[in-house]
Amino acid sequence: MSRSHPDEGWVDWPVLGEGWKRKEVVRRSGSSIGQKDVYYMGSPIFCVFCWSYLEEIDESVIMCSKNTSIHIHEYTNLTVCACFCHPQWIPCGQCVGCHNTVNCGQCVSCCFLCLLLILKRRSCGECNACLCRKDCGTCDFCVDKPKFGGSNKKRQKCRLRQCQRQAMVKPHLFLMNSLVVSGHFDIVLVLNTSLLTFDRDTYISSTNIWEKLNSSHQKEATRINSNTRRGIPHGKCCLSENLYIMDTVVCIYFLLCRSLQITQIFSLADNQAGSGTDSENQLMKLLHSLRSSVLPILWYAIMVDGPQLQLIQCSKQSIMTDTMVLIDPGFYYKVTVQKQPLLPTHSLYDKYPGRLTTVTEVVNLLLGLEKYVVCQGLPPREHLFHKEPLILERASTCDFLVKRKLSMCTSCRALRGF
DNA sequence: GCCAACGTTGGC
DNA sequence: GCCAACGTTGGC
Repeated sequence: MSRSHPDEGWVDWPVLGEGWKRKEVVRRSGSSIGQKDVYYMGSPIFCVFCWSYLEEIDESVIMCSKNTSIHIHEYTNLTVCACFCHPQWIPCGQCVGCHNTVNCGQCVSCCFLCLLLILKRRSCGECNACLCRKDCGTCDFCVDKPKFGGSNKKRQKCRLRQCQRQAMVKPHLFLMNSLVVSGHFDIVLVLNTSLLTFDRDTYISSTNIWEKLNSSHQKEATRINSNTRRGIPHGKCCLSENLYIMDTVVCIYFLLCRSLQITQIFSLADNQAGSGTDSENQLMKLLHSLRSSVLPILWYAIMVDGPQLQLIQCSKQSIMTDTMVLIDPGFYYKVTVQKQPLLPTHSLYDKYPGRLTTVTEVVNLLLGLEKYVVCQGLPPREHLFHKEPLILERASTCDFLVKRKLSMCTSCRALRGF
């Protein structure tokens, strides 16, 4: 990760809260050289994902990677950010969504809050115990109650009325540190890098999650629990351990769609079935099919203005993280890398149909994409002691995507003199 | 690690 | 303001 001088270029950014500052930095190294990063600096923020304070991270600078910027927006304002709907997932701090102060109850951030409530709740509201309204008057908790002549020391719910499915399990907080994703599975919980899978009909509770954990999972959950017990921040958890925050948001969508029958999160107001042309409706059908299908891991379909169907790789860990597939209403598609379209002559296009009309065709293309890596381009020139950002140079006919065993396309290679 | 005890808080 | 009971913690 490149850094500029820590004291330079900061501007006040009150949208994140009083005292917050923001600056933009162009990357000067790595394969994504020339890309712009946004950094924020401000007061400690409590992060519900990590159940700890984000502070003193990276020399007091909280990097606005796709991950932490979501933290910032979620838990300083607890409001909806339309940037969640943006294919790049990077809050700009300027758009309508970033300035919104009202929860819509439908977007990803709202649904995440809803999910937290679901995971935290102590009663399912459906079992016999939850439906029972009368205290037994004989259990130890009832006997403790003043109305039964007790001393009110225990202060607990009648044992017969305690939820059978959501009964208290010690490691509550670890749920906050677990992240819900969906990929090849119906429902997946991620505890750090370990996956726990559930059928879509499984009632998710702290009990059955706990039962699925192996001993090391349980140990880790207990450790997190222990660290958070008195609100002690556990260091750089956000950046070093929970690498799946970004993925979480996507997965919550799946989980909520399946459990709460929320069918749309992204704003599709201008593209509702019936309001557009037939071709737009067909594209919408493909979108719905893709969303109800199993896509290669953490590829996700969204609809944006145009109308245009976009497939994005949501995992920052993926080498395809800057790659998008764009499908127009005629089902013709193009692939872009770091917003640059592949040349129409790219060999990738020879291997797949010119139009992507079915889920199978889309999935095949995505699987095919994962066999490529991004061309490294030309090596940066020496810019030591030079303040201007380095811009990655490529051949004008750069392939952008090359086979994994190559690091550079033939055009860039030729330009380099190999 | 378990649990009695109790401070706290949301709902009425 | 009252009450039910949640969530935390100190003691064992």
